[in-house]
Amino acid sequence: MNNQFGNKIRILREEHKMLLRQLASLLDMDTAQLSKIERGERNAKKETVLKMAKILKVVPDELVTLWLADQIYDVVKDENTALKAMMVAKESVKHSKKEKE
Amino acid sequence: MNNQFGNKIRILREEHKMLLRQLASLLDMDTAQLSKIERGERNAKKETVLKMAKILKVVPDELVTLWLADQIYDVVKDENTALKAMMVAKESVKHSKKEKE
DNA sequence: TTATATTTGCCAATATGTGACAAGTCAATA
DNA sequence: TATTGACTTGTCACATATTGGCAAATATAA
Repeated sequence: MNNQFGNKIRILREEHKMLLRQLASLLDMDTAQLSKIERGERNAKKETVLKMAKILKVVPDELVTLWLADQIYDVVKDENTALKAMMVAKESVKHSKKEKE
Repeated sequence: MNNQFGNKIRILREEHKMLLRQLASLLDMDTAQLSKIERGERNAKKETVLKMAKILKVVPDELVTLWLADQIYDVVKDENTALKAMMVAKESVKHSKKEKE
């Protein structure tokens, strides 16, 4: 499993009965690019993710989460210490959060 | 917190009473590069990580885990959905593992 | 077929990462 | 305070990766 972000975008786009070209136009991007993003062949910019959330009427965090998850998955996918590494990284995130408060 | 990998390498190197230049030589790399890797200014290649494990007599997984964790942290560090995204990615990893079996 | 939607392949432009080296700081000590 | 040795910093050319854009290929439907 992979490309949770692209899959979600495609589903949302279809729910809104939009064509690739229509969504692409609103996002001010090439239709082909968007096609690639939906199929996970290319990565969207964060800015694009936020625009998508607005257009497709979902809370930004929902999309950002999937978009980030895909990137994490990409980093660890071929590693057999993937789960351990994620636990270690999780602790780092928790600690850095504490420092901010 | 960050750069767990580099910190570990530095500690191991010092435990082995090696100079940067000595370890760098065994790794066949520039002393300055290694310095940057230890301080987290540059990323080591996986190949280098494995060589380090051999030289510093630790199991490769130990270093690979920290090295990966740093990379994950880099991806998520500025995102407030970091923890959620990691949970989502974790599920993907678990599922892809199952498929292999 | 024809029309429309999507995908694919390619390329030039841009951005990012890497290796190598020289010069810099810093600490110890003669 | 000069010298030495360890480490750090800055820079630059080069390689590698990513991106945007277009055109052609491939569906899909009428």
